[in-house]
Amino acid sequence: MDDKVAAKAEQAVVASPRRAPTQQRSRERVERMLAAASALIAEQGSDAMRMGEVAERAGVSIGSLYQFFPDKRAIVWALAERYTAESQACIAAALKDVGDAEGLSQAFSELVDIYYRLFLAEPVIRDIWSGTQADKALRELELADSRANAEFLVVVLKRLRPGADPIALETTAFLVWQMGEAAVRLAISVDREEGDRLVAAYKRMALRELLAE
Amino acid sequence: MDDKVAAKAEQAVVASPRRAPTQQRSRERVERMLAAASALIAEQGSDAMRMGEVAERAGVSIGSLYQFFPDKRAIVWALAERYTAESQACIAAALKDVGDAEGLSQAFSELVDIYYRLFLAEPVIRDIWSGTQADKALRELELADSRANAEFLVVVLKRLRPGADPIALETTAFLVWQMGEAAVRLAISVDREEGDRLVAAYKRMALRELLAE
DNA sequence: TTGAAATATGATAAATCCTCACATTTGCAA
DNA sequence: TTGCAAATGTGAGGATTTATCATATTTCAA
Repeated sequence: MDDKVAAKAEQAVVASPRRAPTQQRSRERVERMLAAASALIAEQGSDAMRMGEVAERAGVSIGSLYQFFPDKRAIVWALAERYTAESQACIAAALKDVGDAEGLSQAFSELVDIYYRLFLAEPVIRDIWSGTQADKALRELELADSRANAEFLVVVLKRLRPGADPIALETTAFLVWQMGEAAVRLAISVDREEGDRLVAAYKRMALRELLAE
Repeated sequence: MDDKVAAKAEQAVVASPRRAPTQQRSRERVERMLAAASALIAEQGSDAMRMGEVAERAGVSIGSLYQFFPDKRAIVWALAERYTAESQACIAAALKDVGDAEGLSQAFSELVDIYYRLFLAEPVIRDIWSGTQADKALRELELADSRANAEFLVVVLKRLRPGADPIALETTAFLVWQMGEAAVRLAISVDREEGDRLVAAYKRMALRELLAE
């Protein structure tokens, strides 16, 4: 009984594959599993996604699913990880050559728009990052991702404001980034018109903070 | 099969008690159920909370639990609703007599501190609002709460900036409020020192937006 | 007192996650 | 080619948990 509580409290944060697929055959099957999961999440949400359905749609047995994913959350996590990897590359590219305030405004505004549109268009992304707070592993992934993205911003800020306190810049960048995620999540949960206004207001607010001081 | 999907998609947003407790006896029992649930959430989180445990700890049968709560989420929702009612009163009081920019700075800063400390100290509140995004009913409750709180801010803002566009003020207040929730949630999920910095940065950022323009 | 409404109970139906013992396939060294 | 160990595949069933429902008991007003 105590063991049970302890085990739940522990809750392995990173659900690594029970076994890495080494053969071509299994790599393809794992892809099918992820594709099936993605489709089901798009249709019904990750909460309603059933392991049996994933297996069936992927054309594998339920046992095979658990061969490569230790539990249900691990599947969602695997999808989430792919998205973060993609988006980080995109963000790094967008901020790479920013040299002045004008450039930052431009790049930042575009990034926010991209993020907003992505959330509007992709039910899977929306669903995955909705459950974020409830799942420890996802929360950690998101925090790490957010820190990494903030770091790109810090690089730019240090260039634009060489005299500023580095810790203050870190804090600002991290906060601005997280608020961007919050703003976009909020924006997609209200009607489109209000959502647009909220995103625009966030941009103003964030840029004022990034450029001022 | 289609019915099943449709039913899940519907997902009653507000889980009202299956039956309102009218007699003294049952009102007391419902209180005990909520108290038990609260204790269990504090100990293990609402996800690990088991209906059987709630019933046992409240000294009632599982059937009685379902007499007054249609499902598990309804219990969490009931607790959440109490907290929002309390906090709204608190916020209204704090903003009631704000007459100038200085007063707003003061009151706003205090409110944020209170909110931050509340989240640091109360595991139940933390847990409930963590799962917010995953549960439709909770998300709606939070949105409604946030709008109501933003409204108090709007009243103050209209007083301070009579010429401003009302819709812009609404948008600003709503956004600022939601970002405050996001900032506090972020702050409690990192170490205390960084959390304090983040909250302070949020205050600066929010006040700049509320007062400027 | 009495009957209807409210409340209480807990065995059990139903849904779902995940395991495990065993079967099959693959790749490679002899 | 052959043999074998490692990788992979399978699905019935164990385990857990939510929620229901037929039935029993209590309350209260007429």
